[in-house]
Amino acid sequence: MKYIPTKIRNRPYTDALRRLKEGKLRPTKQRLALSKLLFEGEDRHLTAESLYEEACSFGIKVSLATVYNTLNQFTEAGLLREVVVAPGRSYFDTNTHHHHHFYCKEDDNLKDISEDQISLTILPDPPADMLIDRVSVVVHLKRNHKSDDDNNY
Amino acid sequence: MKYIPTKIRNRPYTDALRRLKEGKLRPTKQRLALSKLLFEGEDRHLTAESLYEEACSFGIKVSLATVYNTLNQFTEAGLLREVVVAPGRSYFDTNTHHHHHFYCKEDDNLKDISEDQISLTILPDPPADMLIDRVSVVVHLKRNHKSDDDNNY
DNA sequence: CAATAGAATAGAATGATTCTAATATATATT
DNA sequence: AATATATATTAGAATCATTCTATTCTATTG
Repeated sequence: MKYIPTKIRNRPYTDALRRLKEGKLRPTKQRLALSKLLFEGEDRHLTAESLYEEACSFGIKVSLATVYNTLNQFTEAGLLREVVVAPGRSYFDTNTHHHHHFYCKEDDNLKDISEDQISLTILPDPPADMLIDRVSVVVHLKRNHKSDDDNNY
Repeated sequence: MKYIPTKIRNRPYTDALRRLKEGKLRPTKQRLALSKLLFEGEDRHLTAESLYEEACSFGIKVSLATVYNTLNQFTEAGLLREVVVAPGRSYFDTNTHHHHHFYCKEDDNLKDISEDQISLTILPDPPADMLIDRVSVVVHLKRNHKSDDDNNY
């Protein structure tokens, strides 16, 4: 079982509530519960489906549609960031700081790369009347099947 | 109407055929026709649906499933590159050279950035037993609604 | 030119996500 | 505190992109 510091255990909804207020979202039972799952503990990468299952397993009464709504609203409000790595694989990232990702398709695994570990210079100006919103760097990985290759020679 | 050089007009399938051979794919009627649409002329970004519609409008008898198959096979064979920019928006890019993209969600528009216009240094090593396959940089743009904002002040 | 391996096809199936219309709940108003 | 209202939640239907399936067709091989 995961260790949760006393401080957090004793005021279980203050942080979740603060975030909802931050996003001007009504603190409903479902949003509070999902917010708690999302933001309590370490940064996470999750899909709507995975959060839905997690919520169910904790006995939270919520529908998949509400999980989708909530994730989209949280993203809209800047509480989450959406990461698109492969077709039909959309993740929500609780780390909203500017950062990047390693992604391995084979094991469908995402890993953060902090901003200061990538240096990036973009020379071309954005097209007229456009501003740069954000820059997403995805470093696609493949397994190093060293032995397989070696055995062919 | 688009100008097509005489050279290409006169030998319409030589290039398409060459590419199919390159990918060890049988030169069927559909593949040849799609290859022609894809690679004749400038570099393009397209979806399965858009290529399907284009083919239909040219009177090419092909099914959507075959367009999907063909795009996937071409990508597999290295004749195309898949670009993922937003959930449920997967593009195929006829430019297979290493390069990056501007993407504007509002008008769902992709624009190339050539490799030499972005300088990138990735400090962290990939996780153990992993190699870097490729690095995808997407510069997300938003419209600069300058006048709208100004009018509020 | 017949045999066969591979490809194309229509339509069904899937999977992720969004929509709909009914019901329930949170906040504002009295 | 009771009521009004605006907003959320819900189950299930609908949608969209994509893949699968089983059949028919076609390019290559002998």
